[in-house]
Amino acid sequence: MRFPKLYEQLAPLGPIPESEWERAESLAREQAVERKAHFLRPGDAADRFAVVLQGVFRLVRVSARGGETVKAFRAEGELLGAYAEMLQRVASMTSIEALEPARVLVFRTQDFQTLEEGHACWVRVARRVAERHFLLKEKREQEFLELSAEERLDTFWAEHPHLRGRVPQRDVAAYLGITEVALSRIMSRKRKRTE
Amino acid sequence: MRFPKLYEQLAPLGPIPESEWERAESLAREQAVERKAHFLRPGDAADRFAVVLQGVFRLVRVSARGGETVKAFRAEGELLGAYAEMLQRVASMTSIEALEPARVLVFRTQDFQTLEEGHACWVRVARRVAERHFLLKEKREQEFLELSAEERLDTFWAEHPHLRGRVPQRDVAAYLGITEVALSRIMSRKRKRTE
DNA sequence: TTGCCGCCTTAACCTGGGTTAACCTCCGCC
DNA sequence: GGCGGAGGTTAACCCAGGTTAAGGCGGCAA
Repeated sequence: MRFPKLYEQLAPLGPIPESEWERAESLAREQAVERKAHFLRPGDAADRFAVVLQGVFRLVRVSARGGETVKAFRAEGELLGAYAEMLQRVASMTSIEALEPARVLVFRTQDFQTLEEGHACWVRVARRVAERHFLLKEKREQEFLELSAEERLDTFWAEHPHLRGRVPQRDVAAYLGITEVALSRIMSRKRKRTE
Repeated sequence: MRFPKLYEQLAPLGPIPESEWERAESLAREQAVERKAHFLRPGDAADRFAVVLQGVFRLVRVSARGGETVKAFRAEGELLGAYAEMLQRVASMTSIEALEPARVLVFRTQDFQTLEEGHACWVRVARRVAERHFLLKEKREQEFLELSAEERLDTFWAEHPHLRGRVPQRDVAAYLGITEVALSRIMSRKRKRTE
């Protein structure tokens, strides 16, 4: 087991025989990503994904009208990639940027497809990945529908305590769907209330 | 082919042999749902799903604090079910209610699992379903992050023209994440602007 | 040291949407 | 025919968050 982070991420998704782990590891390539460098930028082919070994990334969707929205943050052990674009086989509309010096374990989607053809366990993994992505998004939809910005902020920190101090506030704000000014205001409101 | 709606929904997800269609149809049960009656209510086991043959449904998430949010509408040919709860094998937190007299084609998830064990084509279908659900939610997330309520309204009608006149305004408002009052205001604003 | 830059905060002002409540209209039912 | 309820509209008022603009502050480079 050369990459515990990989194991940690994929093992809960179903049993994978030892020999398949080895095949997978042989296809992976370790890569360093400097702070502020991109794993993927808009326009790139969405033909690879990765597991984060070290560091934090932000996934930014760049819209046609120039707006930027933060879709997610990804830290150690999590999957990194423009998943929607991969599924649709279109160029990436997502920018994936390291917020810290980072290391990732890269797979080409093409290689993963080979894995799938070789053993059914990878098909199950792919399905579980799809299902988990769905569950995450549904949760987020629910939050937008029924929580205020302040409640979304609380939820965010409750669920991502490991991001404390590692992501700039402006990005948290963009993730919550508000401006950095509004976030600052909310925080000072909270401060006042609890003193 | 007894159920064209079923075919229409599943065929694009991958090739399915004739014999498997027959097995699937033999497991399905047609069911009528009256207007305002429920296909599923919160607390029910999420152990079945359906394809809509006729009518429109609304999927409402009932939260712990009593709030109601509209997650989606489903019309002819679309899949009906508490998908997130099915995946997690928990009781439904979703209420699925017919807005018109309706007919659906019901499957028990357990039976579908049998199909999956019998032929790999159903595994592919299940995966594509997961992926499509994800894409839909990601789209919606994007809309909340970067569009105003008015823009979300325009998008909604552009993408669901077949729901015109079939869903009450208050439900459209709840789907957009605003109140019916705000929706009414937005509409009169638009009216004024274009006259 | 100075000056600049990146990140955050604060304040002033504006706007969109929430809340409440009154009212309208259609429709079905007695 | 009258009544009541469901669904929609409008108005008044309030507040959260957007926008703009002016600092504050720590770090880094010249």
